[in-house]
Amino acid sequence: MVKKMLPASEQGESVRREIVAAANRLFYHRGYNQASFTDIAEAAGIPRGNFYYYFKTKDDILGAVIDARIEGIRAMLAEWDAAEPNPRLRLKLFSQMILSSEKELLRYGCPMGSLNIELGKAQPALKAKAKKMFDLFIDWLTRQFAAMGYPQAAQLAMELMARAQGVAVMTQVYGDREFLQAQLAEFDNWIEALPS
Amino acid sequence: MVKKMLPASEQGESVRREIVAAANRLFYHRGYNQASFTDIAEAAGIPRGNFYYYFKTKDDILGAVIDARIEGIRAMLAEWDAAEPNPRLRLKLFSQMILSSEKELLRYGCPMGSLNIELGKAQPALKAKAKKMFDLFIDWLTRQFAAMGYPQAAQLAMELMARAQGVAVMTQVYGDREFLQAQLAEFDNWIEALPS
DNA sequence: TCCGGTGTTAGACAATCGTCTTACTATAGT
DNA sequence: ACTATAGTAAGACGATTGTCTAACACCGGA
Repeated sequence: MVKKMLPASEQGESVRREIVAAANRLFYHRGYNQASFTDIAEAAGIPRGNFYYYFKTKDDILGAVIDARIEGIRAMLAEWDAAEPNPRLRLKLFSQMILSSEKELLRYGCPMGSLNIELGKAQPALKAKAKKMFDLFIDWLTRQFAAMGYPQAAQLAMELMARAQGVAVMTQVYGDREFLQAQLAEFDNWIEALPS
Repeated sequence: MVKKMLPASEQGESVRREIVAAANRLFYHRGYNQASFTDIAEAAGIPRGNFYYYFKTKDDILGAVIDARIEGIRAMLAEWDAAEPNPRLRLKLFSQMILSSEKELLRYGCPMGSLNIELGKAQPALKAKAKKMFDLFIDWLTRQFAAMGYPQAAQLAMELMARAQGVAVMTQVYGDREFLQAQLAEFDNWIEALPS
């Protein structure tokens, strides 16, 4: 038997993170309601019975997954802010991010959009949490447009996100990577042509 | 006891139509996988056991639902074609249709888009059927743009549908009817400003 | 009037769902 | 070495899932 190296609390945290990571993948790939406790346990490599120690309900797991996603988005946006001071070029980082997740986008759609649509149908409490992922992007985009001097920055942000979501939907529906690439290229052109 | 007025075959067809109608509503409002046989039976007002006589599996019901939706779309597009010869004004009928379903759009998103996203995640066979709803619109939009003399009509149709889907997603995510109305107004302006 | 097919109905069926209890092991602090 | 605690593991629980069977009612045609 190999001794466990971590202190008890850290060990528990690492298992917890594995559960969240596995659930995150499965909620994205199958949808929240179609990913079962058993699926997550198998993917995380822990027995089903061990779940209840970390999460009381499936909703709690989703809460933790959304928190993790929010933290990831926050970190990514902060990284963009740190790496690029020019708001116009920051918007290009946004479109590059979409392109870099092309493969998963084709199969599973946008992880934020698809989750919100699913939860919005009949689970309003959970959807309210999921919406916060969008808020982060909308706020960030608004800040970039505001920095470029646009008075209607918030509206522009909504329009841009709508465009991205629409491209994501059509990309998944038609499994068309060329459409995705063409739309993102056009999007980059639009950014460069933005006045001011 | 009141005698049944319909010949046997017609009576069966009417029950079948009720099942499909109830399933159609529920698949839209709750999602395909979250709408159970029991739910549909209750909504249709028939006992659960009666299902098997009309449909062998749940997938069969979805197939019938999609067929019904396709038929509805086909009829609507034919109606538009008959009512309005000008392709530019036909596109306005498209945007009016979206606006007229505002209330359901806010709660449940686009019935085509949300279904395709759900099925695309892990039910490829069913998604292939659901995609055909999109094909109808894409083909129709392509014909309108072609009639207006655009050489890239198919590409324009995809872009327009992407825009509509994006607006639908953001409208549901933020429950924002004003955003929907503003986007559709802007869309109408865009149609009028289209060259040629 | 009986018959055969069309349609109805209740409920059984195994499988799976999310939840929860219980007993167990390992470890850290004293 | 003993104990409290953190974490592991197996499996029971009732509810619900989609599927299916078998007995039933009805009705038009012979």
